Amino acid sequence: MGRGKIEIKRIENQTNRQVTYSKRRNGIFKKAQELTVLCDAKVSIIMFSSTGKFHEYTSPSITTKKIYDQYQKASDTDLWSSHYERMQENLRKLKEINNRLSREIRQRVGEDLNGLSLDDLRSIQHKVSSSLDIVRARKYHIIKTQTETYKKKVKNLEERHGNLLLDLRARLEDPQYGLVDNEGDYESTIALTNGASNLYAFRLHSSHLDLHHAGGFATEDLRLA
Amino acid sequence: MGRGKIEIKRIENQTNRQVTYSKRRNGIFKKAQELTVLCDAKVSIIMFSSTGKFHEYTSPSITTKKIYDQYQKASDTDLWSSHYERMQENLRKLKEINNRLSREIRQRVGEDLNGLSLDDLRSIQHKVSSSLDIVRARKYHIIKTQTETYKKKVKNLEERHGNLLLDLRARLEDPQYGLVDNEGDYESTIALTNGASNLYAFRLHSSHLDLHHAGGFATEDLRLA
DNA sequence: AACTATTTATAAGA
DNA sequence: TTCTTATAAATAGTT
Repeated sequence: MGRGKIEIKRIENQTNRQVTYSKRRNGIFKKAQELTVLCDAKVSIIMFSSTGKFHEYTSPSITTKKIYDQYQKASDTDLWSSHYERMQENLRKLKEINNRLSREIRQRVGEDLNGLSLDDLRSIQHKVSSSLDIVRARKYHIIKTQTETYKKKVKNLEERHGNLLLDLRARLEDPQYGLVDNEGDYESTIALTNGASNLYAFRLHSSHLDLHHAGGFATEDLRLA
Repeated sequence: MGRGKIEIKRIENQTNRQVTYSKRRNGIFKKAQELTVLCDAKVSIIMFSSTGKFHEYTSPSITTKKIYDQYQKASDTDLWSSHYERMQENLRKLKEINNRLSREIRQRVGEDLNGLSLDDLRSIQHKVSSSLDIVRARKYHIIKTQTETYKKKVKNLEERHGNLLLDLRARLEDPQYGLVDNEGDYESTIALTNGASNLYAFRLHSSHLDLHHAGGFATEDLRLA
């Protein structure tokens, strides 16, 4: 259909080929659209030109995806099987690993020991026992570190409060501050001495806390031995 | 193109529609084939008639799957996502379970304890410790069962051999068997007494084995305590 | 992208 | 479905 008949073979002239592709592509898409309307059909056309350009037609009543789902059912082929394969392999491996891990845990927890021989049990006991040692050691380490940290903190506080107390006494006794001379300031002086007492009390309290903590952790330590 | 012009709208007559579908489908497929050859293009056409019948054309240079792989790249859509979804969900879940199991194992084994608090460590120690108790108990059970079985077996053997020995002595002393009278049978009589000694020796040996086993397991029992 | 001579597709009928 | 054929539609070559 044209000024002359043409042989159906590859058009070597690149430009002509491209033009013909464009014209005929539109022709096909138009016919696909007509078919869709006239015959109530569902059509999906996907094409790539020799230069790789992509064009598609899909009946308005459907999507490319739906067409493809239907295609798979109709042609009984699984287009994504190769895509599935890797996933399925992954899935299989994960399941296997899961099973292995589950079994190990169950044995370590102490479930599912019924089928095991004496040697198996010895091996498991040994493993669990070493794990217990490691966990104990780690706990001990943490406790020791924490105890030392607390001790240092308390010691530091004691020092600071001791210094404050000394400083306060020095101020109370030193006439330079005029505290003893000033009767009107008596109450505040009392307040200050009370404050010092409070601080000292706090120091004692901290000390007590310290003992309490140290005692608590010492008990832990004993339990760890 | 035909005897008369037709309007592009659904053909209501079911037969006509089917006929037109068939004719035009062939027309489109032919044009697709021509386009493929003339323009060196890759074409995939999938269509379903209003009655659900499926037909396709695919350029010989390609497969439907490849077309759709290219299609996905070109149109940036994921046609199989819905197919993957369940699998991916599965995969995700399995991975999560795996991670959880791995973490539990690592903690139970004693690896990966660094980030854990004292309470966490106590909890783990407690768990591992109970597991150890269970494994020990199970081992003890097995050992006890096995020891008792061995004891019974040995006791049974002792009885049987004791009876044999008694039986043999009775035969040697009882003239009913005429063994003492028959000088020609002297050698065989010696052989029999030797046999009895051997049996007795075996009994002793079994007894020794018994002690050996019992001792061995007793050691185990002590270790279990 | 438009034109148009000609080929091709196809509607209607058998 | 397939064949026929008059006619509509598509398009090759040209502008």
